[in-house]
Amino acid sequence: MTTRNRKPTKHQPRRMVEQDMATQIKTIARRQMAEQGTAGISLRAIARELDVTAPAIYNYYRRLDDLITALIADAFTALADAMQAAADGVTSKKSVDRVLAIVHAYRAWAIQNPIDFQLIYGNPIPGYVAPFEITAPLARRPFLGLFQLFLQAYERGELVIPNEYVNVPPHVASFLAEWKRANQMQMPDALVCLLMSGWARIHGMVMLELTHHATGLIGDTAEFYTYEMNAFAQRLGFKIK
Amino acid sequence: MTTRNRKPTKHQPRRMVEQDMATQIKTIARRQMAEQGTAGISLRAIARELDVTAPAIYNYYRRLDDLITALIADAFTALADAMQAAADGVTSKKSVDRVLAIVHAYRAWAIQNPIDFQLIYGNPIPGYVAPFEITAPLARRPFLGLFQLFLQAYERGELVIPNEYVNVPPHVASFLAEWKRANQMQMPDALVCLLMSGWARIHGMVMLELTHHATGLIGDTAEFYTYEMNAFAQRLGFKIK
DNA sequence: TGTACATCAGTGAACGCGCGTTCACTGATGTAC
DNA sequence: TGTACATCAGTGAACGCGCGTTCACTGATGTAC
Repeated sequence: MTTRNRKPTKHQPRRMVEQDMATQIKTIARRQMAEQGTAGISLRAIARELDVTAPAIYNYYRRLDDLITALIADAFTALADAMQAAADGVTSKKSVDRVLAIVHAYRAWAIQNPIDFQLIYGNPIPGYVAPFEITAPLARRPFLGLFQLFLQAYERGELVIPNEYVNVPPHVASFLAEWKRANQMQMPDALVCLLMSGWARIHGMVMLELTHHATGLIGDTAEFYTYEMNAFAQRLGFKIK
Repeated sequence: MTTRNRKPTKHQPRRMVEQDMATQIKTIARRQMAEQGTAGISLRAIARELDVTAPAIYNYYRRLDDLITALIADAFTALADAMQAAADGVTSKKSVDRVLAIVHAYRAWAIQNPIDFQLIYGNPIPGYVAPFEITAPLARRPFLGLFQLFLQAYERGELVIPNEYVNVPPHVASFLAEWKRANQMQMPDALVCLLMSGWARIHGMVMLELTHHATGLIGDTAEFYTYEMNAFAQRLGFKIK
């Protein structure tokens, strides 16, 4: 416990307070967005709830936009982590079990975190401009796992491309050709199309459920989602149960 | 042109000005939402642009919320009309042509009117509470046409329920049983499920396109949409071209 | 045709509110010797 | 251990702004006879 030994821990206690504070700010921001909508986020309201004056927030985020960016980054990361954890938690060797775990994790996360979901997939916040160099790579994360799963399942012969998807149209095909060249990857175009299609299907169901357009039509949205996902997986040639 | 004859036209010119004004207010509101987001709607900003003071707006809408409700009603109606018009414009006798016309009209309207689409299917506006007795029936309109088409095509044998959709799960089935009893309708449960599934598919694609999550994956979203819709129709047993 | 009256869209001031951001500052805490 | 100093989270006042809504009013227009 000499002076020298203390040096590396210089400011440590303060920094922990700072992290605490930065986290608290985000937590309160999230709660307030849940009440006021994503566009209702306000530094002053956050400060009020933290029992602190508004300028104090500037010690942790240089502008309101930086706070929003941090919230978006957290949301993409949390969604991706939830999906990955769901896949990793599957002990079965069959790809289909991992695929279904991932798509169910997507819905579950959206239902449990509707505001974060709106933040990343809903209306943009007026006046906020996303720094794409930061958000774009994060936006890709959630679906990388599913993409790899599709590839693996296809190679193993567990996934078969349905005949209605075989004829990939020309512009999409040439876009994918370019993309594959740039990323030095090989796979059937239709496989990427199936990923896009699958994403749209889960996204559409979740969106309609979150905006209360689904319940009136089919009643039990959770059960319907399972049914719909099973139908999708079955059509891809996966053997269910 | 006696005094008596003029009586029925009493105030007519004024009323026309009023209608003009109410329409102008909505038009400007829509344009401003396009620039500021749906949450950025503001009576004062609209008044400013109309070269009028803010209280003048109150002669046409009693509250800001009433204006928003009017915009939402217009949006649902316009979407439903666009879809119906697309179906009516098809001369072919085959149901599939009408189905494809409707689903393409959905996307086309959303792309051409992204703000109105956000207004009805995106994040709610902070503080605004929709009067459900007004909006709920309007929200159903867009898909009534497609529903009837599905029914008709099924009865004609043009639409066949794919085997992955045959086993409708229990809660959904009992919900639909109740719904059919209340509305005195008869149809296979799976047909309603296919409508829900189809809606989610087009909605998901359109949503991901509008939020710029689709282009990076498949390039040409319009072409992909056609491909995806054809795949869906084909899977329903419809003969394409 | 002329005159008194009614209508009512729009005004301008005011209400009380909230917002993001800047600035010079304070005062508790930790550091160095 | 004691003292002088540095750090820096948080303050409080101010800036200039915009908001929805109310109110008593004005003044152009149309109506009635």
